[in-house]
Amino acid sequence: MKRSMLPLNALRAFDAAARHLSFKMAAEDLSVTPAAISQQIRSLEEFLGVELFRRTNRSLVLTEAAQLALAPLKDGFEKMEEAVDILTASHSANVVKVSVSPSFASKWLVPRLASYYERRPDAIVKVNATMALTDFKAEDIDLGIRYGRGTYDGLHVEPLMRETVFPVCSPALLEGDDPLRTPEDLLEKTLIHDDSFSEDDSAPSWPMWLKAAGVLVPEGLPALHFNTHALAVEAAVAGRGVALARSSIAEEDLKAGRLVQPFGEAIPVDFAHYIVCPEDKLKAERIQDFIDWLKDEAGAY
Amino acid sequence: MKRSMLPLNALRAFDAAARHLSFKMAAEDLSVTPAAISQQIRSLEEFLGVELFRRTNRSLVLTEAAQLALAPLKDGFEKMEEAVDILTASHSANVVKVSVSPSFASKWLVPRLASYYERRPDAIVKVNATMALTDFKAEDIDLGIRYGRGTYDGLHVEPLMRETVFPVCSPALLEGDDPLRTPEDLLEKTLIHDDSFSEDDSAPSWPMWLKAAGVLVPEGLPALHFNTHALAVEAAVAGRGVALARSSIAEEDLKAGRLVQPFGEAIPVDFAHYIVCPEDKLKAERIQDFIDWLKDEAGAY
DNA sequence: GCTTCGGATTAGTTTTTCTTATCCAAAAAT
DNA sequence: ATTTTTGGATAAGAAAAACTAATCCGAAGC
Repeated sequence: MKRSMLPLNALRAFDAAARHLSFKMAAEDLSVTPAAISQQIRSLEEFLGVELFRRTNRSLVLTEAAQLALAPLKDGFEKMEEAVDILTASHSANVVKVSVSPSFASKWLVPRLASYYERRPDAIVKVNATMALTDFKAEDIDLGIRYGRGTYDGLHVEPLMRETVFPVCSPALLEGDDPLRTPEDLLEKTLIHDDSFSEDDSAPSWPMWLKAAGVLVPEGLPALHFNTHALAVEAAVAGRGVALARSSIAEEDLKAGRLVQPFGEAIPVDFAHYIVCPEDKLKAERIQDFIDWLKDEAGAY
Repeated sequence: MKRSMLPLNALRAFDAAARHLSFKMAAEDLSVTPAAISQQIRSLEEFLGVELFRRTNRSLVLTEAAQLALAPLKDGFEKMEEAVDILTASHSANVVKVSVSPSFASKWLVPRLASYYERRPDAIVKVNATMALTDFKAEDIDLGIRYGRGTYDGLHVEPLMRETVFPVCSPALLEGDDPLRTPEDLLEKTLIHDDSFSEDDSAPSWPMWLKAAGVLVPEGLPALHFNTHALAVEAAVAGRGVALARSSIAEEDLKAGRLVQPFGEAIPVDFAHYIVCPEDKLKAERIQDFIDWLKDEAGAY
């Protein structure tokens, strides 16, 4: 069959299924669902007019034809990997692809990148700003910086920095007829919530902070909700209410006087920033160097 | 790069473009538009972070990295072709994939296939019923049977059978207050048109037939239109009017008495049935044998 | 006998790939 | 020197492919 007609994606599914003798494991390998593999194999069998697997309920057996085809197919994929590795080899020595949350990207990482480029002028840092965790098997990402509890299975994890969370607001809220002076005064203000981790009870939040401060909270307080931390902090800068801010996100606004910390109560939180990457990425000097720089920056912070 | 992340379709575009040093020719090779190739290459360059071609207005030059990657990539595709050929080898010896119009499929070819299976019990004939011509570069089709003028560039073409077209109608239209007896009587009936070839003035049609019969046609005759020949003939069986039928399509209804030929005028037409296939398909014994059988059936017809 | 597991399938969603239309600049033709 | 032709670039929208979610099934495991 001419290469223009080769069903390449289905052949990749077949290759994975044949290697694992399992659609479930092939799916994990290729970062798709078992249904996707099943459908690809079925479609390939129909297209080629040949059975590739015999299904015995929960397991698979390769047919004879499939067994014969496996060796050249594997060789084919290996040659393609080699070709792509050749293409990228001259380039990737200087590229670091890092995944961080949008808030952390704009408020902490990107403002500091100039310092990394001074340290390594030929470097290229590609920042992937996303709120999703990285699936390193499916995404072309070198490392991630994640705010959480640090429980990332199967990956190299090291703490980058811990930080506190505390109320911040516009200086305007400290004045006027209803000034914000004590934690109890918060009940008269609009609380600005960051819902990034609303599904995780151990994530820092207003209810948690208020409880730690010993403030009894009645029902139905005025509230604003945002899906990123930076947006919540922006709303505070705009005088919309009081946000519970992380220092890394709020630092520039605090320094500039756009935000103030009305009272000093910072609560201890379980969450911290972690560097996350596949173990084998650490072998690359450029990754190791970037991590070293991150730690330097976090230490100086 | 691991094989789960290889952009396989883009690599195929790259392979073709590199072989031809032309997006236009690569597009023809892969049966897509040049825009598709251009977009795939651009996307691949961005994804890999490496330039593959230098564009000098109307021509392409491979970059050094691309030149180095070409040999393993070509090997990769060759291995995959080999694998797929192994998969299909044991099967395709008995399979013939034939593309015909839906009308011809249902009225002529499929009713006769039993005779082919008697001749060759292990055969598998896959009938692709479509009104479109076959693009043999893009479609997995062995041969086509097409009604037309036989002008199919770059392909092996041989006539299968010529046939006439003539009016047919339900026997009921020959009776009653307004019996159909002469060509002039057609003007009192509903003409049933097959619009399959309405864009081709040389295709057989009612205007052509009436002109040959010397019947002057006024404006605004009652008419029915269908997009396949078989549907037009079905409407005639239902007594909806008079169709201009091809013998291959109408033969069974005529034999069964569901249709009659009110008058014998059959006009000569430029169109005929042709067998069409790529030259190299003729090397396959199973294709040659199928063609031989088709000719036998058409000769006996 | 009940629970768990992995494959099968359908329907709907998302992503990828493609086509169409238009633009551009240089080569080719006049 | 001017006009025409050509092949690549790009954007918008359409079509096709690939995927996910949900559900079902039957056999293995408990």
